[in-house]
Amino acid sequence: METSPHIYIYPQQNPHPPYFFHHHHLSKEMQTIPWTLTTTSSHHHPNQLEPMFEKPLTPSDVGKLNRLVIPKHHAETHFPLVSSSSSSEKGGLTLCFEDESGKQWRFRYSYWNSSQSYVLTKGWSRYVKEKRLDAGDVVSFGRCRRDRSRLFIGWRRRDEAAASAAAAVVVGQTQGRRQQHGWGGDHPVIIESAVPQVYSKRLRLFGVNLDYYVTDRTEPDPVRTYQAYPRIVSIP
Amino acid sequence: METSPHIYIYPQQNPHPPYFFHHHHLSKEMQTIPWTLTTTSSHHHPNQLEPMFEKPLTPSDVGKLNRLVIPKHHAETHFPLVSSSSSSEKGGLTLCFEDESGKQWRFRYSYWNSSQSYVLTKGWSRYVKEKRLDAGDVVSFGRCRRDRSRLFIGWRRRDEAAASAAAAVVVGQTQGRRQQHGWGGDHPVIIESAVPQVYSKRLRLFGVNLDYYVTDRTEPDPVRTYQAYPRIVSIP
DNA sequence: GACGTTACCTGCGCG
DNA sequence: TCGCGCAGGTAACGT
Repeated sequence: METSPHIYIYPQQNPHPPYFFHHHHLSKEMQTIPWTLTTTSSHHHPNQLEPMFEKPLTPSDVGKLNRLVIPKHHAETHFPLVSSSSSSEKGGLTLCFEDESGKQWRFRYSYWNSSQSYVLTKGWSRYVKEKRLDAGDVVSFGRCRRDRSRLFIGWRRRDEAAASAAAAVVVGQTQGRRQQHGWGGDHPVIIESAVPQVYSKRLRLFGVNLDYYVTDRTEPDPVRTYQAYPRIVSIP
Repeated sequence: METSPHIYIYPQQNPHPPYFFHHHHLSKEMQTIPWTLTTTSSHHHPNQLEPMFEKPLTPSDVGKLNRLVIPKHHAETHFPLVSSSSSSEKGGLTLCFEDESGKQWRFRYSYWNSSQSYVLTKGWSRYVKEKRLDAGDVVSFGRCRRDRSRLFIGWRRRDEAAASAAAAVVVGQTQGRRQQHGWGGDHPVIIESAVPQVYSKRLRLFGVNLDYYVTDRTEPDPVRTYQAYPRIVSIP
């Protein structure tokens, strides 16, 4: 019986954000706990991070407009703006996020009637500048499951988006499973038949060197799965 | 003993605003009284104008922003905004100024928390338009010493600013005083050894023709001093 | 809509 | 060098 671990790649139309798992972009505290991106698992680590959404930045998002447009459905799902009973209240509020270093970022969040869009304004340009974000780079948002008032923001470089599109990497055992190839199916694609250890820090994938973190998932069974969140280290 | 009047030029780092003394921009009533720019004299004509400050206009001050930024230290010195007991009150109020024709100008005056600056807003653009003010032109503010609720606003053209920098001209008598030359000392610089009469309307200074007004000052003694507020008439 | 008014926001220069 | 002031913006809304 085959017991060596294999790596499966699940093709995803909307891959989960890998951002939060880049060790360079995670606070030390957050790096020490088991993370998961899944929102369907019924077994959560109390400090699990719940990813909310990510957005590839447009030129405007990183330009002189000093604002980030938040896609409406994400905004309304994750950052509801209560229209205050006070008429002077315009519904704008300040959201506070933690970044990979634990630094707090306060952004003004409001709805622009003129453009029918939700935006982060005040504070946003400082974030863009500090992280050296450029068009095509991706920002991700998440929150702590236990204390849902704790919000997180992360980012990754444009070039890393390719790795992101590679989707979740599932490390499991192949016993009895038929190996799948190709990107269209429901089943994982085995892209490498042997991985030295589950918590390997580096992976060569599609000719690209990746750093990644793996996190324990208790489902689905019978395949013990992990998710890896790759980050491009170098392109040979 | 030499008794003919001499003109002294006091070099000044911050020359007093000459604006209010341009007959073209002063009301007839104001032209008939002796003006002085000094705020230290103990003998004031009851209708004396106390100059407050002047500001060279920026492109923004005369542009589409429809506001004049008042330099903070001037604003806080001359136009204190009482922070109302009501928290919703932002301290905005309406200031009313008289111009050179006696016309009343009402400007909204308020503090912008966001930019930490004091501004004249509503009404300002009308003033800019009527006076045809452009970037570099200078506006001046003053108040009546006797009735300090009377505020005045004046202006002069950009090109007239050079004469302003010539500083105060002091007309006196040289008896017994050693003549000083150069700009660095505490003593006045005699720039012309004879002036036909104290109330001369024109002065040629540094190759520049100036119109000027002189005002009676009772101090300091023993030199009877005057202050002249020159305005460039032509540059040969 | 166009425009004016108010109320925000930020880069940058300067002391 | 770093905080502050302000020049130069934008957003929202009333008219």
